[in-house]
Amino acid sequence: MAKRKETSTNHINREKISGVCGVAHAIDILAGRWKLFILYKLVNRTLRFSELKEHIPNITDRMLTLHLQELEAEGLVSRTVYAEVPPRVEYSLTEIAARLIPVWDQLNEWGHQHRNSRLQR
Amino acid sequence: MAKRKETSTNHINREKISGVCGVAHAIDILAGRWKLFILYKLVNRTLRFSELKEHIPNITDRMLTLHLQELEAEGLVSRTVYAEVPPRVEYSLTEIAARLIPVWDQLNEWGHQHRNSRLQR
DNA sequence: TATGCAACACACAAAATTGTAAGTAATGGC
DNA sequence: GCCATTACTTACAATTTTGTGTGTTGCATA
Repeated sequence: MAKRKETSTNHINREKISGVCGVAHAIDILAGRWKLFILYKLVNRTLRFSELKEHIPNITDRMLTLHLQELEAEGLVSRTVYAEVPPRVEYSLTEIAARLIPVWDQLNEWGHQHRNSRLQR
Repeated sequence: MAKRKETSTNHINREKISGVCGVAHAIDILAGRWKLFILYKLVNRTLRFSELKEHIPNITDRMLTLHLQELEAEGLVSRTVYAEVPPRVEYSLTEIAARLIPVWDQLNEWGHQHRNSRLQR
């Protein structure tokens, strides 16, 4: 999550695969532990750092910060800083992140189907 | 990938999140480095271990084995062993994995859109 | 002057994933 | 007997992700 070693085989494989396949690329940038949770909370509303923290049980400052930074770097979340003390920073979805929402619905249904199918064993 | 420590905070958070959210669950089981590649290669056909290896550049025996085992454990891939020597093992998609395909198409398009939008910076 | 707040940063540790480099088993052909 | 073949396994190392705990900043209020 922090810095990645750009010469590692791992990194090279990652780039090569998600450079070719859109699905792999999408999953790659959505796969952090808390990322979907964060994005989901931001659907249709803007929240500040502390509000996200309240909405997401068990997340720590550090994890929220890291994931928000990556989401911002990937252009999925926009960050607005207000020059106040104590600081106020607001996060919201970008346009391209919002375009994910209809896909989510289907993936969500598939996920539930899959989970249910496993419970029957 | 090997064994996970079931008492770790990480593991508990994973379970809690993907137990509630279908998307998180889906992404969780699809997020291995080579998983999508493997699944993609199996669409509409059955392949044996060595064929998969040929189709997927740079993958190692170990990675292919591990990912196939997880995919099988998640019910996305079915494994058929033929009692021959040298061994022959064939892999194919399960019905629930096949249900992913239409979702892939959309996620794929989103992934490409997102990647292109990044290139313009 | 001391304290609290919000949104981080930093150092470090633990856990999980990925990669590398060896084996291994059973059998048919030489 | 010796070797080649296929689908793995094992031991280990490197990398990446996640978690824990503490420190920082600048201003307002007590």
